[in-house]
Amino acid sequence: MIIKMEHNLERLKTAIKERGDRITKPRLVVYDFLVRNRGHFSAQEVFNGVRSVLPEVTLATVYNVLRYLADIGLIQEIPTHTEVLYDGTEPPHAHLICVECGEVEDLSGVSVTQLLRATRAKGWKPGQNPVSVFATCPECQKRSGKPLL
Amino acid sequence: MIIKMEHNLERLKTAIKERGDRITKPRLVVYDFLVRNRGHFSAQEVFNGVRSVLPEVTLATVYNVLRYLADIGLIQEIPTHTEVLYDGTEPPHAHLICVECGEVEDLSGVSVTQLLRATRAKGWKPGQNPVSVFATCPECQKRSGKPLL
DNA sequence: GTAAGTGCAAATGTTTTGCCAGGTC
DNA sequence: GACCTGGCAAAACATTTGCACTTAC
Repeated sequence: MIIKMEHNLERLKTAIKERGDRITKPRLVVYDFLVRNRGHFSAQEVFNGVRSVLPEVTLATVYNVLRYLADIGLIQEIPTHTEVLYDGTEPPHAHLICVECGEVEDLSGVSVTQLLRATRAKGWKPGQNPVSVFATCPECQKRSGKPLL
Repeated sequence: MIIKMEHNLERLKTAIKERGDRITKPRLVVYDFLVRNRGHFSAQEVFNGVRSVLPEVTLATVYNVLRYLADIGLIQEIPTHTEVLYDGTEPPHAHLICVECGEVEDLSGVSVTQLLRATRAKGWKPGQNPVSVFATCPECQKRSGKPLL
């Protein structure tokens, strides 16, 4: 299987080389998946999406690669109540996370710079899209308190 | 062991009765622990703190009670990368969460109303302290990339 | 060639669930 | 007395780890 080389992947390759690490298929494929399918995915979902391209990859490797990509700042980790989601989109924005069903939506158009400034003022170093708002989504409100299943 | 009845507990009792639920020792003790020790605790920490007061309580019950208290809106759940923390403090504020060590700090003095307004405008219903900023804390920056242990 | 990184399976740790007994109303 | 909850043990689930093998450099 030939992996398409696009500018996104070049960005990843550059970052990997800068650190003196190795360019591997799982790293390329996982990153490509996240950048191409703009959205928020669990490790399992990334695994499913990536298996069609690279069948021998394992879930553990996907976890390793996701953490690696987050460490070097190319993707964003979004903890929810039940699992951690991963986001490969670029511009800084807040995430809306449903506390009941775990649905994640982007909250663009609201400035988070004030929060980030205060964060930095306290000596903390924010990641890429570090702001999350935990709330109940419209669908779950309709179900008004009834459990998911 | 006699449980001290303070105004905080009255608030909980009222909320429980309003829903037609039952006032039980675990509910009182867990809530009291969170309100008295202002801070962010894991279920395990709440369990440890509560066992001295109510030794027969189990971890599973603590989990059930914590979820119950979060459901009725008296405490706030804070998902981190490794576990969910619980916060019983009152005024609305953002949480600073370290993506490396999991440390949680309050970020007061920054308005989150803009974010909350946008959240509500999209039809989402925010909880008590729903805003989290994921960043690296000063201590972990000092360790500069070295893993925790 | 050499060490980083993968693949695999098994372990870990948090959170949930089922079921019976006990406590609340 | 009825039934909601707690207690207990076991399950379920996401995530991590150890080790041998592969592969990028």
